[in-house]
Amino acid sequence: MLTHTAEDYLERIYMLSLRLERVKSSDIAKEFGIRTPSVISALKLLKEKGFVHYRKHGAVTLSEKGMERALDVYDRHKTTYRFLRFVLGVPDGIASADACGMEHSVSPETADAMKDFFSFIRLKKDAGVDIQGEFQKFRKEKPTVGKRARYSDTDSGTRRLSVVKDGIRCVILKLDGDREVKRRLLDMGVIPGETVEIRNRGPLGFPIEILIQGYVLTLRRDEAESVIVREA
Amino acid sequence: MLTHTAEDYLERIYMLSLRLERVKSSDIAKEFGIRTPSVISALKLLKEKGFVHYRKHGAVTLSEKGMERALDVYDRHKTTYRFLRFVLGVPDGIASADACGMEHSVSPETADAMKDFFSFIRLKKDAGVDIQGEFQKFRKEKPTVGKRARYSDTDSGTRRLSVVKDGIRCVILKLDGDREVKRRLLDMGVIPGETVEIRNRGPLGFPIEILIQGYVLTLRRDEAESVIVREA
DNA sequence: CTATAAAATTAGGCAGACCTAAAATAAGCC
DNA sequence: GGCTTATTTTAGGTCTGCCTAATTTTATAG
Repeated sequence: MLTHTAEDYLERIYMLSLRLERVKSSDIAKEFGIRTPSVISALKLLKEKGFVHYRKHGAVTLSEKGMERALDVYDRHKTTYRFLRFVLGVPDGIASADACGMEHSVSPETADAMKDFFSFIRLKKDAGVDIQGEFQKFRKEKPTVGKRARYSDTDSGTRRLSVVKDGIRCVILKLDGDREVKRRLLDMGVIPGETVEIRNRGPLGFPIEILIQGYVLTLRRDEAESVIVREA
Repeated sequence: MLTHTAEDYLERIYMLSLRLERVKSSDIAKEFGIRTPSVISALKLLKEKGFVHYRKHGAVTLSEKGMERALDVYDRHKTTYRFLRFVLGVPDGIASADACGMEHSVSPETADAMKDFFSFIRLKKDAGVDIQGEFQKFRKEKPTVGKRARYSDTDSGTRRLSVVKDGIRCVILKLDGDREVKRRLLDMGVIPGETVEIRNRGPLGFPIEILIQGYVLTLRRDEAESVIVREA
């Protein structure tokens, strides 16, 4: 319904209104580092859509609808920023910049999960387990991470991951099968060129637990069947 | 240098190339749910800029430069997706959609931090501490979170946070002072309407540790000075 | 090998988000 | 109050990213 840019305008108007008596178009322009005419035309659109009140040469204010939206975006910004900064330990400036972009894509579900993660961490801390602190310490001590292998094509011993035995390291050659399954696999990082290894499996042989890029995933039989691999 | 959309095209071309012999413009269109002419013009631009190889009625392939960028975006996508899905426990479809938007804003620093967080969690798990599992359990047991108070203006007993005593709950009324300081405070969620409480402080009185929206932050003296509050 | 169907491309249009240059309005000063 | 200066707005332009409709090219069937 609203573009990212429009959301940004609302958010900024809100933030400016917290520290300025009257928010003028030029304030917004300064804030974004763009020219006033650009702001004016953006404001016209926002006014047409009922998100702001604005008269020629007057101050900009958010309508009820605009305020609601601004608070919503701002909440996601804040949550994302805090998460990056205090959970992941990303430096201030970078966290801020990343949050500016990410806020528009963060769903309420994700934002809630982040908030809950704070509470969780806090609870643990009160119980004497400092997850944040331990993570930061961990990062300091283990600064390097391996790089991903590149795709390479040979066809000796190709088979489906569903028939590979546990503990055998394989290179993923190709994905196959249902579109939706492929999307999931690709999302999880099950992609050609990566190395996988079956780590464990359910009592009936499936689901299998695979180790990929240092991370453990669980695959159902149909998913494992659409992964074509070769022994590494 | 490249727009988000252009990055999306490169990423999609890469993903399609993993499962399709020849990637045609119509495949891309189908993937994005847009019309072929739109794809054609996007491809022309990408070709001009040297990111793809493409001839009329032919297949699309990524150039070296294009492949590099595609892998880069894809890596951020994957990392973000995994993080949302497996650390925060966001449902599959939502995690996927969020990651699609967030990938363009995630800096290398943030991506690295997320990757390290995986390793960290895995290390802890091997040591018998299942952070993920505990977090999910925590979420199930504690489903509700309080809402944020709205801004309200009265001027009885307003003062700066820097002079407030420990353990007194205050409502933030306004921010004041240096632009950069304000930005940081706003980013952290120190905004009008929120309730704060000083929890602890350094040996010299500063920095102070405040509790805000269930989260603990540390503020330096200058930061505390630009926060104007009223006792709640 | 031609007729027809399907797919890809060109042409042209529209909205968003920015710009510069020029005109209109508001503010400050004697 | 009138004049200069600063600010704001209008006018008009560009580029991206999508669209539809028309055209061209390729594929398919008889």
